[in-house]
Amino acid sequence: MAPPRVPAGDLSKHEAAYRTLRQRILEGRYGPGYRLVLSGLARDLEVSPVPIREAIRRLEAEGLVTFERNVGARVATLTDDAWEELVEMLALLDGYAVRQAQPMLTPEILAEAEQINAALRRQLTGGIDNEAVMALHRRFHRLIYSRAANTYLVDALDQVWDRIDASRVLVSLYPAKRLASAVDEHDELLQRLRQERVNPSDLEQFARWHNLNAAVTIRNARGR
Amino acid sequence: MAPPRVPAGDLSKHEAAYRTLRQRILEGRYGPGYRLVLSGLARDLEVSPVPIREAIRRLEAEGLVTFERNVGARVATLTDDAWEELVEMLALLDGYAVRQAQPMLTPEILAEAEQINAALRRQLTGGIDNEAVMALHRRFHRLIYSRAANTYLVDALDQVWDRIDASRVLVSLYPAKRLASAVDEHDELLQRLRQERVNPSDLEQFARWHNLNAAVTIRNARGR
DNA sequence: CTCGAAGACATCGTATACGATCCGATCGTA
DNA sequence: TACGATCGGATCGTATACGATGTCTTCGAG
Repeated sequence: MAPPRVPAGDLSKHEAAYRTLRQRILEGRYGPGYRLVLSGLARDLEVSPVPIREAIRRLEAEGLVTFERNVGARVATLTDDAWEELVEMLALLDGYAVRQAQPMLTPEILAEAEQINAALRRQLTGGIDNEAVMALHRRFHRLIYSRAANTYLVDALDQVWDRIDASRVLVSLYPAKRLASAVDEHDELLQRLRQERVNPSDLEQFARWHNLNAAVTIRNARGR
Repeated sequence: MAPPRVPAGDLSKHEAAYRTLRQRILEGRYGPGYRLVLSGLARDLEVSPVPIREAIRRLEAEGLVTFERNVGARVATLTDDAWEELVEMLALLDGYAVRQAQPMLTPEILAEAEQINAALRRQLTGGIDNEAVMALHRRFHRLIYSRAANTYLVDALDQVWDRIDASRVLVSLYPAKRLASAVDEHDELLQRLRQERVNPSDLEQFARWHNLNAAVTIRNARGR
């Protein structure tokens, strides 16, 4: 009997490096601007610099890392304007995804979404843990948009969320007041999603508007 | 006096390889499924396999190339469904981009767009050169959407168009009847864009609808 | 003290080498 | 003939080596 083609944990080294680096960036261990020195990472991950370079190239193509010739790689840093543009993309994509996902949503999914939103609401009374809020918020949205049929759309949304996570902006800037509104808007979204005969275009517009609200709030929080 | 930092034509080898390969894919010299053998390309481009690998990784991250471990790289092939999903993305992104670009469009830009559309219309009477039609069609749309303020949006549109070009689907399947409709729709789009007080939401919907028409037509041309 | 040049160091960029893996052809056996 | 094992070539995956480039520090002149 032949052994399994890929014994589960056996990834190529560049693939493993890619996943490790990506994870470290997303969880904030490597924050924006952090310098990714090839030889250092190679030592750290116990591989040669070659697969590290490949991993970095992929991260670069995904926008999580910037690279300067003969200088090196850094975790991407977003200007305020760039951050707003990304959120605008999120709003555009998520709006359409919600519209497309709506017929696919089962009562179970909606119930789970309600659970997540309830956990978010609990953060309002207890102290707010921004990391937890961001994770819950992302989970809430992904639960819905991931049901959209268009796989490119879902992938694009995942990627945009990754970049927003990597920027660490929301983690530091999400104000309690916005969270309160967001939780209410989530409830309204769920309510609309439960209706059979909801107007798809209205639904898309509402979801888009909800996402854009975050951008507006952060812009104000930054003081214009 | 120090020499210029980057003497114009002096790209790193992986960058040069990336551009060369990308171009060859987009112009159809390497069609869908074409096998990209690292050592062969290295010989061809007169570099070592290492920078070729980096170039391929970037192309892979952009979706132009698929890669299989220990097997190698191929130019990406789109299933019919995947192709339709990509066009749907195009419609979503382009619709919003047109809406955002509208206030930035000068009479000069609109005149140029009209020129391009006139060239498209000429293809209807003379024999149709599909390569030329595709290039003109893309130029027409890019002229408009590239004025959108959101750079991520513009980049995403460029990328989706690249993938569609690389798939060579439109080149072989664009029927004359659809071209006639498309040219008319372009005219209507330009007419709407010229109005100062056009409703942004209507504009977006119209542009989205126009792009989706292509998908519907091709689906029918393929015989469901 | 300030400025600029020169050198040392850190790091990147690519070539080369070689082991690992896969695929297809060959050969033997039922 | 049909099937499966074995072998060989093609190709990938990664380590190592070293030259090229950029950056920082030091040192000397003004």
